[in-house]
Amino acid sequence: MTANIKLSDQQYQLVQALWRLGEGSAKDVQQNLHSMDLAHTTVGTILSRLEKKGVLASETRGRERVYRPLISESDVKRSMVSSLVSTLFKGDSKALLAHLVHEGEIDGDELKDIKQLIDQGGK
Amino acid sequence: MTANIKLSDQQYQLVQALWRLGEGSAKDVQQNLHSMDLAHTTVGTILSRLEKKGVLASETRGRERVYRPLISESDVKRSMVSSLVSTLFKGDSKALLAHLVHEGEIDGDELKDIKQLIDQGGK
DNA sequence: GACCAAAAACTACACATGTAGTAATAAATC
DNA sequence: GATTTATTACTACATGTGTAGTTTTTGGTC
Repeated sequence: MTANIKLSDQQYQLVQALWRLGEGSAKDVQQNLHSMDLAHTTVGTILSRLEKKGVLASETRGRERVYRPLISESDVKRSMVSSLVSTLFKGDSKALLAHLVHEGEIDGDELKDIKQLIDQGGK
Repeated sequence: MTANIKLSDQQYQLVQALWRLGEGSAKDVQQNLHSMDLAHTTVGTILSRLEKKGVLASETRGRERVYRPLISESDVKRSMVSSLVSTLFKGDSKALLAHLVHEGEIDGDELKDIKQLIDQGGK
């Protein structure tokens, strides 16, 4: 199974840009950040740290270094959600679901929709 | 609304002990930690940092300092879940639910159970 | 009141992260 | 080939966290 990856908010944004792009240089990533304004050097720093952590790989191409994610977005999501569930809900996903419902984040109709999707074997 | 609280795993464990206890000294907290083995001085350090952060309050009683949580467990859960949802799912809770379903964490029957609870207006 | 033991306060240090400036490098252009 | 410029690599510094030792305080005991 995939190791337990945990990314900070910022880190996630950057890697997400790479998921969108497939691959890209620091410049590419920086320009692909919607609501975040970081110096390009900052982006470079974060990228190289993520590489050291094994989240990204890179390759020098011309005068730029092109980064590419080594893990998929769904792996990271799975890993981060599961880690939260384990901390907050003793590992019980249903408890998280119940929480969403109690907090009014999800209502009955929405649940029905989702349930329908499952029943239909819909992906 | 409650500020955006985010606790690390360890921090959460310690505060959780205080939620269980209502209030308690570093010693109490340390003894109330199930699967964690920290020096009592470490527990003290974390507790006093959490106080500085506004998560706990304390009061000197006799020769000990008694801590008490300033925020409720459900506030922290709400805040941390919502922050994860916002990072991973663009703020869309249903997307988290869908994720749980896709990952096989939740199956149709469980969804039905939950839905029933809602329909019954059950809390 | 002197001494002992328990607890907290203070200090310490390593590592991760947020953030970015400065130095080095290498490609493009004249 | 010298100069400009884009891009990265290196360095830096503040803050948060994990972790705990050392020092100080203070309540209990003889």
